[in-house]
Amino acid sequence: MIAKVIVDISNSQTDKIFDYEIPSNLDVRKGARVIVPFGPRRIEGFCIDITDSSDVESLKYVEAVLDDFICISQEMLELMRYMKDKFYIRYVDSLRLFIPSKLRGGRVKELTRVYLSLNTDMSFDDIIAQIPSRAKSQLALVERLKQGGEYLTALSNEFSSSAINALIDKNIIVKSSEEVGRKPMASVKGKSADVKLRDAQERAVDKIFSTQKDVVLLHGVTGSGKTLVYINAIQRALAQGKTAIMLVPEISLTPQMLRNFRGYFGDSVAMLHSGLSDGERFDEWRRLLKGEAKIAVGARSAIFAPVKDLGLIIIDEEHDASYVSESNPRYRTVDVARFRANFNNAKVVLGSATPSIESYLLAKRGEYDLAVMSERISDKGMPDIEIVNMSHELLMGNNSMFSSTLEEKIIATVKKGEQVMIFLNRRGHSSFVMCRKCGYIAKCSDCDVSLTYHSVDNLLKCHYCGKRYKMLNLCPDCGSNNIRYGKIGTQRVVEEIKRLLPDVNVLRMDNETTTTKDAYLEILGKFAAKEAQILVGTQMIAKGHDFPDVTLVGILDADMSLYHQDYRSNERTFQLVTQVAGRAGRSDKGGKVILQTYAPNHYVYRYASKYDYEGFFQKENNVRKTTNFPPYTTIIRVLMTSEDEDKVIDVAKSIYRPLMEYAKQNTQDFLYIQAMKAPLGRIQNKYRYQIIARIKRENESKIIAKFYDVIEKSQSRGVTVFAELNPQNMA
DNA sequence: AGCACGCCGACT
DNA sequence: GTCGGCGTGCTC
Repeated sequence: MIAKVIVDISNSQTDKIFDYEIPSNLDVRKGARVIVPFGPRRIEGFCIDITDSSDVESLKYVEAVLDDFICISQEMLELMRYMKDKFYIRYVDSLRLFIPSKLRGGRVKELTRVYLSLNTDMSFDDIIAQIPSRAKSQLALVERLKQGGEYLTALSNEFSSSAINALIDKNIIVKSSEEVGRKPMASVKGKSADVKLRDAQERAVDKIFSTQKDVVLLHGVTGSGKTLVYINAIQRALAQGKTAIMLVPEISLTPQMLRNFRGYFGDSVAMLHSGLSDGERFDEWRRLLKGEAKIAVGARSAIFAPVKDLGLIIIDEEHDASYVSESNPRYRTVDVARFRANFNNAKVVLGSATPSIESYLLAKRGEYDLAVMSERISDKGMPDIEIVNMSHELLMGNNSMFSSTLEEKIIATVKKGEQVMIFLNRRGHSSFVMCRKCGYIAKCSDCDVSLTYHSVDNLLKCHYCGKRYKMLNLCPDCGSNNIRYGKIGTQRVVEEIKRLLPDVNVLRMDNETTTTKDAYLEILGKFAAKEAQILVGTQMIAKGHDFPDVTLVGILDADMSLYHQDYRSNERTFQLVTQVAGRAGRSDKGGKVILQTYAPNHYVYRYASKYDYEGFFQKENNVRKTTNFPPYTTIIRVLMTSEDEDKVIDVAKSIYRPLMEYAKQNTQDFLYIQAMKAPLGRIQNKYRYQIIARIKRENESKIIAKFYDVIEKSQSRGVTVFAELNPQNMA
């Protein structure tokens, strides 16, 4: 028999199927990991199929089978092929996503727990007789085990190893080992309240199980009780003998959230989060594979959980950017989820208070089913959002980063003993250029996106088409010379607050203060414990838990994301404002949100301040349609990087030329194609060039295939090339 | 990814 | 004359 093997080397040249003869003494099965001779060395590989013939003449033999279980199921083998076609991912890279890293690079030793019990072949009197009279400790141990066997770990606290070993040597105590899973946070016990659903929640769950579509978009406003819907739906799936996967953005995998799930589902939950050690991750994976755990909870990669009989996949906060993998194997979680759902005849639930434009459009078009929960569980409405026009503040002579309203409110809130969150929007590295008097923002005449100021050459540049403009000295609209292009950091905000309220404790949270996950939790913990009254942070603080004492939220510089050079800026800003606003007034004290902007009339703020998602969607959807941006078109970006600038340019040319030729022959499909230096032209000593195309959707798969084909052919040493669709970040 | 094969500069 | 530089190519 012949084994079809994918070798565990991630390289486009080796990513093909190699044939090996299976020796008669080896039980090689489909989906097993194997050791095969490869050139002059031996390496690990995955047997993805077994056939009885091969086109290759002199075959080598499979040398060994690695594990005593099948680690890649038929479903995952098919998913691997799907991912190759859909995302142009190498076979190995998919397979690596499917298994815990601990498996690779050798056999895994599983954690075993040693169990000690008395030898039942001996009578208790015989045992006593064998114990020397002065061995008090051995006697006590024997008496103890008479009540029943115990784990070595428990006994070793009370008894010395010499006593234990002496009895084992005399064959009085027998040792057995049992394989255990290290259960992360096993000690936490959550509440297991009865799940009582309100009507809207009940309807949502019913829709999930009655829909004919494979995806249900659950649009539930903040506080409408989506979590309870998820839990109830999972319970129903389990009751049908199925399993479930629940995905959350990495940042919301907090201990509280995990505890919550453990409370409802106990040991049938396997947690897959980034805080796990390799060993723990492997154990959780193994529990899912064996069917000991039936629910996988985790961030993006948990979509590959090795569960069988999948009944339900929940993607919470579906609009979150973390569901699109931005590096190495690039894949879209929803696509993988739908593949798995279709394979298992399961359902996908996409939950969000602010769905992405793309998802909501699909729901409107009937591709997804839609479930809506528009009421909050508590009777309190959403906190009031007050928009403050910062241009007015400037006219009034207020030059600080806080409007007078916000300043007053901060002081008053602190006085009342309540808490404040100050949200600072700082995304990306570059800064836009605006007039502080009238709010004018410099935009590209061709692309309708804001321009970025480059101090090196004192120019304004468009990151979509590369067009350059002279730096502005006067505002073209109102003639003011009050042009601003700076950016402020959390540090400066904290200083400003210290000046205002010298005695108040302020916590700060941004990329610099949270280099580790622990630091992130520590800061939130301190704030929850009221060790500080004010928390200043970037988008990190937008998500997360309830702080019941927060009654004021200030949003500084909301515009920074609104005018970021990205077609998704409006959508992101709307999501952000809604999310941040949700931090205020979680208790009956109510809450207030102050949103500072230089563009108070922008539709994003108009709709966001009224919590009008539907209105925002209609407007934004129209904008996308008329300006030909996704989801009405697809943006393809090819990024090429190298330490050698001449080499990148050569590669860029060799890719751009045939694509340009192709675009000329298919002008009806192309809205745009251009090669240019990347916005961040050099990072970590590597030069970056890019090709950007905007194409119509009708023939996109054909065009995308063409792109990948050209890229594949122009592989060159020392230059990395990759393509992205609708990139989240254009830098 | 490795590791071999293969064609040009400074050394026992 | 050769030891070794790493450029290209193959691995069932």
